Amino acid sequence: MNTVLVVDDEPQILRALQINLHAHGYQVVTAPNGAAALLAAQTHAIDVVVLDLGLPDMDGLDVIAGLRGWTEVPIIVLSARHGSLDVVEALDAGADDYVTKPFGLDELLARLRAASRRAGPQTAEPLVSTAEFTVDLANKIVLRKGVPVRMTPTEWSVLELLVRNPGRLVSQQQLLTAVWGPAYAKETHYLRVYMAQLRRKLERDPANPAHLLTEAGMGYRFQP
Amino acid sequence: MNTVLVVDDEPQILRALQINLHAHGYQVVTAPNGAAALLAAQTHAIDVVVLDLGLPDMDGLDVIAGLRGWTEVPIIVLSARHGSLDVVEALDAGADDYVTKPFGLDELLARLRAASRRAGPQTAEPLVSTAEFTVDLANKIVLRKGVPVRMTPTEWSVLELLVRNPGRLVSQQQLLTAVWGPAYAKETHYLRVYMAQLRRKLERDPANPAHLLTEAGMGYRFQP
DNA sequence: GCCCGCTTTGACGCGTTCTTGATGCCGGCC
DNA sequence: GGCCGGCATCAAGAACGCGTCAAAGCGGGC
Repeated sequence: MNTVLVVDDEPQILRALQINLHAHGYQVVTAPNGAAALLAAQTHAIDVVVLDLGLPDMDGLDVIAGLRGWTEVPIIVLSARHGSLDVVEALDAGADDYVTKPFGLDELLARLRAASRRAGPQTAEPLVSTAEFTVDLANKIVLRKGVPVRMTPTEWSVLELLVRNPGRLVSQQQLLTAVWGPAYAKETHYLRVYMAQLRRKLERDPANPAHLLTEAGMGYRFQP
Repeated sequence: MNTVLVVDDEPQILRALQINLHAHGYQVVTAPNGAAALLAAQTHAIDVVVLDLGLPDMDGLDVIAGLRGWTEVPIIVLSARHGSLDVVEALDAGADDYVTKPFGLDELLARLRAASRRAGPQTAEPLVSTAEFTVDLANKIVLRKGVPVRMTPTEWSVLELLVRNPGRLVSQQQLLTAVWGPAYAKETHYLRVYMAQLRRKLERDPANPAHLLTEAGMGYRFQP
């Protein structure tokens, strides 16, 4: 139920943590370097990351940044360095906690519990449904009446942003900057084309949308 | 903007933290013991708690429990005790982080940032109501007796500015410059047209407005 | 090198929204 | 009482935003 990604370059520590964490009820995924960590985070459903900063292939801060680019999974940093600067840098890069070696296993377990307790309740339902279609945010799948609907990358980006803000008005600028970048903030025409596309694929009556609504002059709204 | 409750029984530390945190942009509320801390947490809008475990009147763990009974505000524990057991107990009692003395101010600030970053996105959404209608500022929705009312962009801009200043007089210039731009600061006619429009949409008796009031020669006022 | 799917761009019709002018009302002031 | 400034209301043309269709770039896979 609770999956931990452990990133450390020393095989013994990796093994020790794997055994101990598993003994305490965690599923453990391991990675010996930064690249493997970033890959593992995308291919597994990770609940919390334990990250050693001293990796051979890349700076630990870059690993944090790489994760924070797309996920808010809790990150607990392990480090042999006690300096205040190291702590500050790691936390500001997006880490949630910083533990200096040597540390007691009890303490790490407690910090793991604290981290997953915070993240636990937020378990945002990665599945949004309407009477007509269902969007699986985690797996990037859209079903219409149970039938999968293919989405192009751009279509998906637009749809995702709308669906992640159910009932809320999403301004045109928000959509354009999020999907195409700040330079396209005024290319509202793009939105019309893609909203039409999404409606054709998802709405029962594309000309009279029930869920992908236009707020003239303001933006668009997803109505669950 | 960000209010910190600092709990410590040593006046010097309290003072030092107050000064330093305030210098870094935090509002600081202090409490010298556990009872005062629990009281302060209820009477102030606290965003994060910094709690020394060594209090004269009650066990720090009980303070944590007392807070966790009704709030999920982040708690950062300060302690002179390095023992693993202390860390485990505090975290399992509901603390979010555990820092051992002596600690660098930089580190505390970084942990404060990390804590409020996690809690930050929960932005309570503002919702303004009158007997006649309700304005949902976050979602840009206006309800009149539960029925959504469509607003044009300009109508919404005017309404938003008024509603964000409930009971306060908003001058014509303020409205004009905010909605149409500084060049239109004297086009008071625009205001009359749009106030009439808003009243027609929102007031029970548009000719005798109860909430969107005119202050002749000065501006307009939203009365909740 | 070619094909195919995706993205970008253009053109058009339509409905809505903004702007502007005209008119009448009210209260204060001379 | 008459004048005047500020306000409310109504109406109409202009400007804008939206949806739609279609065709032209663009890039990756084969």
